[in-house]
This record gives sequence, C-alpha cells and structure tokens, in this order.
Amino acid sequence: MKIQEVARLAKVSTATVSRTINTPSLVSAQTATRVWKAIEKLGYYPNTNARSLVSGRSRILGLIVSDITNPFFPELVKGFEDVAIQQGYEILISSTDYDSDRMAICVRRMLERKVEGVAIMTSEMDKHLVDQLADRNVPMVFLDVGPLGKRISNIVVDYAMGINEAVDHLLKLGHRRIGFIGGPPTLKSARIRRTAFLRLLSRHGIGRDSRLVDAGDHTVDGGLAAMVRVLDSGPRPTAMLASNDLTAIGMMRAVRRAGLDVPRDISIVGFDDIRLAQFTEPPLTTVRLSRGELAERAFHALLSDLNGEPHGAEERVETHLVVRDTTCPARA
Amino acid sequence: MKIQEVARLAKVSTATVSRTINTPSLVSAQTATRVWKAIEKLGYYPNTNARSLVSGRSRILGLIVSDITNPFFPELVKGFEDVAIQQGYEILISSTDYDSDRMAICVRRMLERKVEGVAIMTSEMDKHLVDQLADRNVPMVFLDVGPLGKRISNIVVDYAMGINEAVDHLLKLGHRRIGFIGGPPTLKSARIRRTAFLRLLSRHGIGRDSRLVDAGDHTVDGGLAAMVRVLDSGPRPTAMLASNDLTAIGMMRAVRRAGLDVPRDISIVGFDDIRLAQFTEPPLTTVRLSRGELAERAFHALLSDLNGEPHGAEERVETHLVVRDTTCPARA
DNA sequence: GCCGCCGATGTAAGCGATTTCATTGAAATG
DNA sequence: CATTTCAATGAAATCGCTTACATCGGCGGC
Repeated sequence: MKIQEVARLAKVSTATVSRTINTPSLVSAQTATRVWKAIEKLGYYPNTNARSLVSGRSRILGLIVSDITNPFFPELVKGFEDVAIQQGYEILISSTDYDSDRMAICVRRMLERKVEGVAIMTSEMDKHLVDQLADRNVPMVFLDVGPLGKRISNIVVDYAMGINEAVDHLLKLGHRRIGFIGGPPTLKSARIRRTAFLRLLSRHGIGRDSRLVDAGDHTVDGGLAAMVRVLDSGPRPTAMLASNDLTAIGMMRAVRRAGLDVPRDISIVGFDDIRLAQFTEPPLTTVRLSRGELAERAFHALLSDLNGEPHGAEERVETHLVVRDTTCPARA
Repeated sequence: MKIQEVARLAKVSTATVSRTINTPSLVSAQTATRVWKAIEKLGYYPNTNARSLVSGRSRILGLIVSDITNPFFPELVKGFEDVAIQQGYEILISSTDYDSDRMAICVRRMLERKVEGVAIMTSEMDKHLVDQLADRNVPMVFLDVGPLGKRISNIVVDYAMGINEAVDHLLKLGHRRIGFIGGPPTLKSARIRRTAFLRLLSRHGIGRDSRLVDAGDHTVDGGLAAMVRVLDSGPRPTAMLASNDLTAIGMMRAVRRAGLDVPRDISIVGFDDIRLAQFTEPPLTTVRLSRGELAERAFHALLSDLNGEPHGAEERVETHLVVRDTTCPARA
C-alpha cells in the first residue's frame, strides 16, 4: 500500500497525492476529493519513515523523566502525551533512573530517532549530554535546572508561593514550632523549597530551631527516618512541612509509631499533591504542583520554538496549598 | 554526517560501512577496525529512518495501557521499557483512557510508525482494531483477554492462586464471615477474581451471603461506597477481600469512618500489590501480581515471535499473598 | 491577438541507509 | 598449472515519500 497505488487509482501523479495530504491549498478541490476517495478506499496511510527521511522532520519529541514509577511523573507523562498527540507529535519516553549511563543511552536514542525537541524533566543532567543535543540544534525545555542557551527554555516552578501559603495556614492555626523535612540536598528543587521555608520563618520572626529541620530523600522511608530523628532530638514540633508527599507519608507513619496523632498532636503538610495524597488516612494537606500544567507548558515551549514563534526563555508555574485533613489548630 | 563520509574517511564503500555495523562477520578484521575508527572520529550514528525504510524493520514496539496514571501501570511500563531498550527496541506508549476513539488513534499511530509488535495491556479492545493490526501481520500479546489467532499470544494471570492463598490465610486466622468487593463487571479480570473467590468459599463449605459481596469500580471511592453498603446491609463481616488495592484502600477508609478498626474489627486483603500498598496505614496485606514479570513475559512473547522462535500462545503468571498488617485473627 | 502570469499538475531528483549482484584476488583442488 | 571456490569488497538499485523544477492551459492586460 504505497502512494503510487493511490496515485494510480485517482489517476494523478504521486506528487499530487502527497500534496493533497500535506499542502491541500495547492490542489484543486475536484482532484482533492478524488484523491481522498482513493485513499479511503485503499486504506492508505503514509509511511512515516519515508516521510521523515525526505522531509527531515520526524514529528517525534523526547520526554526524559527520572523514574516513571515515582508517582510524580505519570501525570506529567500523560499530560505531555495528550497534548503532543493532539498536535500530531509522537513521544519517546525515557526513564533515567538517576543513572548517567542510562541518560547517555537515552540521549543517543533520541538522536538516532531524530527527535525534534526534548523535554528534560529530570533533576540534573550531564553537561556533555545536553551539549550533544544542543550541537544538533535540538530545542530543549528543562524543569528548574535548565542552563541558558539558544533554543533552551526553562519551566520555573514558584515553590515559594505554595510554601508561603502553607506557612501562613499553619501560622493562622496558631502553630509556632514548625519544622521541615527536606529532600536530597543534591536536588536543586529540594534546596529551593528548603530555602523558601527558612526564609519565610525568619520573615515571620520565628527563630530557627535546627532540631526541627532535617532531610530525607524524597521517599517514604526517608521521611519516616528523618521524622524519627526530629521526634527524638528535642522539643516536639506542632507542625511539619515536607519537601514532597512521599516524605510526608513517611512522617505521618513516624508520628503514629511514636503514639501520637496526626493532626491533633502534629500537623503535617506535604508537597506536590500526588494523586495518592487524597487517599492517605487522613487525607493529606499539601501544596499542589500541577503536573498537567507543567507538561503543557513544557510542550508549548518546544512547539513555539519549533514553529519559530517568539517565546520567553522561562515559563512560570504556580503552586498552591490544598487543605485537607492533616492540619488542625495547634494545641494550647 | 552520513555513511558516505565515514566511507570516505575509512577509504571503503558505503556497503562496507553498513556491513561492519550490521553484519561484522562479512568484513575483515582489518577493515572493520579502520571503519570503526572513522565512525568514532566522526561521531557517526545511523539514521534510523533511512534504515527502517529500506530494511522494513522499525525496531519499535507498541505498548498500549489503559491509563498510565493508574498506579498499576507505571511499573509495567518501566519493566517493558527496561527489557526493550536492552534488546535495542524502542517503545511507543499509548494510554487509551478506556476511550475507543483514542484506541483507534493509537492503533493508527502504531501502524504509521510501523511497529513490529504490540503489547495490549488494557482491558478490552474493539475487534476491528485488533484486526487492523492482525491484517498487517503485526504480532500481539494480550493480558488475559486475548483472542486466539496467528501471531497472538496471551499472558494469563493465575488470579485464583493468590486469592486461594488469601482465603486460606483468613480461614487460618479463624475468619468465617468473609466478604468481597469486586471490580467493574465489564472487566474480565475482575469477573475472574470474583468467581475464584466465590468458588473457594463454597469449596470450603462456607455459605455465600450476598450481603457480603458487592462491587466497586477499582477506584478508592468505589471501594469506599461499596464497603459502606456492606456495613449497612446486615451482619458485619470479619474479613473482606478486594478486587484491587485501590478498592481496598477505599474499604479501609469506610471501615474507619464507621468507627471500626482495621484489622481488629475487620481484616482487609487487597489485590495487585501496587507500590502504595506498603504505605497505607497500616500497610496492606494484599495479593501480589508482579508487573515486572508481566512486562517481561509480554516482551518475550513478542520477541520470540519476531525472531521466529517457537513459543506457546499462552504464558502463565502467578499471584501470591503478601501478608502485612491489615489482617489479624478473627475475634471470638 | 500576443505576452506574461498563475494555478494545477506532472517529472524526476533526492533523503540515507541496506542489500543484491558483480568483481577481484588468493587459496584450494585435481 | 588450470580451474574452482571463497572471502572481501564495491557499484548500484531500492525503500516510499517530498519537493524543486518543468509544463501546460486559461485568462487578463495592453
């Protein structure tokens, strides 16, 4: 089933068939309908390989994430896929597993398949890999950590905004001893969250108690361990913020194991609002970072670049507090 | 950067370069090293489109899932991706969202990109879509619901095995009033689980009490609602099985809202063992269905077919009980 | 009435690889 | 030594499409 057969059936040249499909304005209405009929009849669809080969356009976008089984990412992937498909793009997904060998492989795969753009939604990426893409003039979009450069854009998340809302919320509930469990210090976004938190506390005139600030590794177990340390280390906090929801879940568990209640003894606020946050017991108060929005912004940054439309090098995404049931007024 | 330049630098023909890459046995060791040096030096890698066009082999596999944000799937995707990449295959992922339009689009995409095989890990799929693939002679592998046919294989999950273990476990703990919340009756795998459960009960001489058997829709809310109905409808069960983990989580919530304790008042057993099952409070006793194994079996079914190796039309995957903390002895 | 322009279509040249077939020189055979 | 065989290589066709360029008829302007 090739274009030739369609051409024959419609009694036109292959060029005309190609034009009816790709640039209808160049074909008379009459011929066009004849061609479309032939296409329908034969169930013809173009061979993408041949198409990309000659046109140089693959209509494939790369999407690199850290780990698809991390609950943060599936929604991102879905959002990206939805909008990409809608615009006729295919997407090549790759999990790096935080492993630089895998990253290298994955960049190679993208290059081989001639992706037209790449969304890099993973923490950090070796410079030389980024360069490989940049050298081939592939537009890229990063999450938070993007370097500056031609054809590089960056989605910057306003972490501080949601954290601000969270701290306000706790303050209004009368909390004064508020702690924080961060993520791995190697992760830029985790560092930003931590800094934002500390800055807010001091702005509100609350002295920093280092016994209330610890770090996990963005996993449930990490959150649990860190919270245990906090509980062991001194005066009990009345509220805690977490750098992500998984950490918060671990913290809830630690609190419960210590024979305390969430939220009556200790209020807890997560970050990200992964789907699961609604299903904890009690449902988790958390700061929402919309993955759908992230995905859409990322996609459009690439798309604008591909279409040669002007677009800023940065896109801002807000975060907002979602109050559920793990926060309540501080006890007197 | 094309094969010609490599050929020129290595002072051989393009044919020889191609051969060193694809069929090294046809090239003398001497020439081969010369060619490889040229390849390294130029940073050459083949253009996949050109390659697929002429060879007719895309080295792409399709993977169709219901919904990537459903926690069952990311691990499946990851497992599939891992093994595929390792074997040099690319993978095209598609979420159907249970929407038949999207399914049609996704089959079309697969066809256009000339996938060499498709793993269909979604509930049910329109026959005519399957036929479209079958007509093009694309090998397929299904999860549970596969039709028979040439180049079609099926991964059949032994749901009964794990359910058997779960019921045994509860029986040993002294439970006699055991209920079940199923999934949507439209879902074949959900029906199988339900049937397996009922059959086991009667085999153990336990009369069926229809007030203890209800159905949700494999979501948390569905499980919650169904459990509320069960609690309202009559004598309280001492243990409940769920058709999947999300349902079980909803059930736990319902039990708690009724002022009862899990597991002291009611033991609960889930199904699937999604990652999250470890993180509920208390951690969920559940039947594990390994997504990694599923993915691997599916991939290898396709691979064997592609390589013309003999392989059965069916692959069995077992399920096993994982005891955590939502089950305890029945109260006297 | 002729020229130029333009819209509609066809012809044919690639895109960058793989692969068939032909060629060559050396080793093996009788 | 003539003949066959074989390993190593090259020349060129090919995959299915897009697109630059050529062609052609019709129409408006002068």
